Amino acid sequence: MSLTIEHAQALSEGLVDIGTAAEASGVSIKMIRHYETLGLLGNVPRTATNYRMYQPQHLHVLRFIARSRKLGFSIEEIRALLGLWQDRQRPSAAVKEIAAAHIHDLQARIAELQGMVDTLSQLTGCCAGDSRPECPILADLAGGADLTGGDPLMTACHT
Amino acid sequence: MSLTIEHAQALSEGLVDIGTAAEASGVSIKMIRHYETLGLLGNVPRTATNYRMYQPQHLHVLRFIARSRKLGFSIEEIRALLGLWQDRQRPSAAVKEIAAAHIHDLQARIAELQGMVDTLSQLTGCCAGDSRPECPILADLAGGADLTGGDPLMTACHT
DNA sequence: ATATTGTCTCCCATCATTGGAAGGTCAAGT
DNA sequence: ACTTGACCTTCCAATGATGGGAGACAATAT
Repeated sequence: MSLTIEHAQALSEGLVDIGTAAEASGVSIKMIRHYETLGLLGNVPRTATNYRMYQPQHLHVLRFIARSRKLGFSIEEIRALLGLWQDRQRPSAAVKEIAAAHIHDLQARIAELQGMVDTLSQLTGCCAGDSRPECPILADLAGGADLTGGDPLMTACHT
Repeated sequence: MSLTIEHAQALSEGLVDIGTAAEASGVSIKMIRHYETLGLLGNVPRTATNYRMYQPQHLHVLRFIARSRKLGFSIEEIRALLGLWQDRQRPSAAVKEIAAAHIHDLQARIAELQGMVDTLSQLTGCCAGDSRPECPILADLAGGADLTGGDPLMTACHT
């Protein structure tokens, strides 16, 4: 394909080095190299002196990764999405399926966290939060294994 | 305090081995040993043959940890809560402060995840999800740079 | 006596990201 | 020529909680 070229020549041809790529994509230099080792960037050209030189296409991939990470996709999901992105024949259903599964995961995590918030909110609502030692929060944590029947909090808290 | 004893003798004195402790507390054997190395269990007695033997007090702590973990507290938060739990003079305000800070963290994480869900839901709502290649999800991830040469107008979705 | 659990310690893997250090090479400005 | 800064590689570490496995020893049941 393309032979190795010199640094200045590559710059004049629109390629950028890793520092510029990091700045342009919002991905740190460390992570750019990391993603390359994960095979997400394909072949990255090098100069004769072994400098990585990035084409606009690589910057697009880096921005794609950054955006996907912000949406919580895992690396393996991103790998799949990148494959679909670069496949002009892909059915949009394949992409939608990944996204739907991810939404499902996210909602499960939200529900789990929300359950924690609900329980803790009840407990803190029942805790005087003063200098006295009585504390329904600790009472709940200490009695956690005995929560077989009812919530001891509800019997102890009459707010 | 107590010298090392034999296994059978310890059992007859009400101490239990790690397997029984795991079953009784809901904490895995692996994690029981891990929590011990983190200093959350204090001194755990050993038999002459180096078996860990747990007293009822240790089981209480393990249940406390298990319950706290279910509520999303970190190990360091649990360490603090355990300290307060075992301090009869603690002010409940100290406990409530930890719980309130934790609720704040949980809500921040929920908001972050919910933002992802909102964005992704909008995108999947715009995605036909059929055999055609046009996909607003990929178009968004690509940030308007579509390697497939697709029509940028396909990103438009007016739901 | 033996077979089967149970337990011991120690090491490694996850997941994504970041950091540092060591030991070089290279590009650009003075 | 020289300095400075950017880049190269490889290795190691840590996050946080959890799990898996190896190899050795102990307890129990047959």
